[in-house]
Amino acid sequence: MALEKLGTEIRREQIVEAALSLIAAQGVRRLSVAALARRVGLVPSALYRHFKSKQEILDAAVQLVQRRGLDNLKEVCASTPNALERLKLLLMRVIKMIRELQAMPRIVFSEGVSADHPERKRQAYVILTGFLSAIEGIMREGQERGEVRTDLDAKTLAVMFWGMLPPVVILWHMSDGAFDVTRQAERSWELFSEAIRAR
Amino acid sequence: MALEKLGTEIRREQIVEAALSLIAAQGVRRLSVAALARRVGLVPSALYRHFKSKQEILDAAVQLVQRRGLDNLKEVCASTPNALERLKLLLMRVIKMIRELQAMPRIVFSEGVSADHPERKRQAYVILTGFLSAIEGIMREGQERGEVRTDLDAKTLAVMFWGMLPPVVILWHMSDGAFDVTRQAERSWELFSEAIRAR
DNA sequence: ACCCTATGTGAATATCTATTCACATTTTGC
DNA sequence: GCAAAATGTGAATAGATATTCACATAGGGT
Repeated sequence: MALEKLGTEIRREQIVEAALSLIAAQGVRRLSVAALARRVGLVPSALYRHFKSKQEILDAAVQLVQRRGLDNLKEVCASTPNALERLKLLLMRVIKMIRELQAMPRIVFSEGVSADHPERKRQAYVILTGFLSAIEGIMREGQERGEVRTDLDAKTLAVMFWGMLPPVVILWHMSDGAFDVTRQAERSWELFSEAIRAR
Repeated sequence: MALEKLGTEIRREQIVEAALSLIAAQGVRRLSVAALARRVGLVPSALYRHFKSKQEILDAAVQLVQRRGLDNLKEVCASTPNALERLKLLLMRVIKMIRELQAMPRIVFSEGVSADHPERKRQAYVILTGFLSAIEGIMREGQERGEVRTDLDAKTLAVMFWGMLPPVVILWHMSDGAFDVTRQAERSWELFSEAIRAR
């Protein structure tokens, strides 16, 4: 018996937060409606009052993570016009986010969320390429402003910038948080920024 | 009814190859004993004559992938003493492997295989860090031979080298093979090698 | 206060999956 | 050739999971 009845807005939030929390602890694969309900303090069937299906819950969790990612991007671009500064800030923001919102890496890398359904996969691809386009935009601006080398392909650079994250994320997870993501990110950034800085 | 009875060695091979094939097509999560059996041309219960459990089949598949990865590493180190040459060869080898053995990226990134079981996760970590150590070793040799800058941390470089792969892999998968992994890998390598080459 | 809607419950259901088990058949070794 | 072992089958089982459904209750609006 739930302690009280709550409106659907509040419950939906609780459910999504519970999902993120459980995903962080156990991964997407082991996320069950039963565990979710327990976490929120309801019975499993109650969740269907607020979401049509388990997949809808997952979708909502993905969107939340995505929104936070985009927020980071916006804040970073608003804080400085310098391309390299932006990129560094963004990198550090994302690293921070990985540490705090631990479900994020699991969601991003999980095939349970997107990769086994054509439409969702396409959507995820659109989101990812959108992110890469934004990075690419920063690179181009940097090139126009004389901050970034112009003899390098901005798109390639965007992908490489992104490439600083997965190894860090994976090692962090596999080592149960023992791997020093911040240091690795900083060092990677140093080398990368030195390599792409205009001369 | 199977066309013929085959010894366990042959069947085991067939089953593991079937696993890799299905994982490539559908991912680890959707790999079922029933689909595996169908693929091999047996009934599901027959698989238990050759493997104790589904997890054992998965473990065997992981080991196969791993072995091929190590083979690549050995061959590369045997083919040239030059560190940067080795690394480039290795990168291209892995890219080739990704294209041919499509199950590999799915296995590597899947939490269905390792991340939700402490012992397996640790094992995967040991394997991964072993791979990174080998790369690190190549970097150090390169530094000793005057091929690679000595002012950079070999460990960091190893992780960054590895970082060239995941974005490529992910984009390749999400775009259903449309993303040009080879070109991205080559460009990444050019920038990376230029950045770390001794001056 | 009353009625309707929103929310929660508990039981049932359907589906899927991995695995066991008893029987059948083929293969191997003596 | 015979017996034992290896391999394959089909039915059954157990477990887990997502979801539906009918009933109950709380909350909000009139």
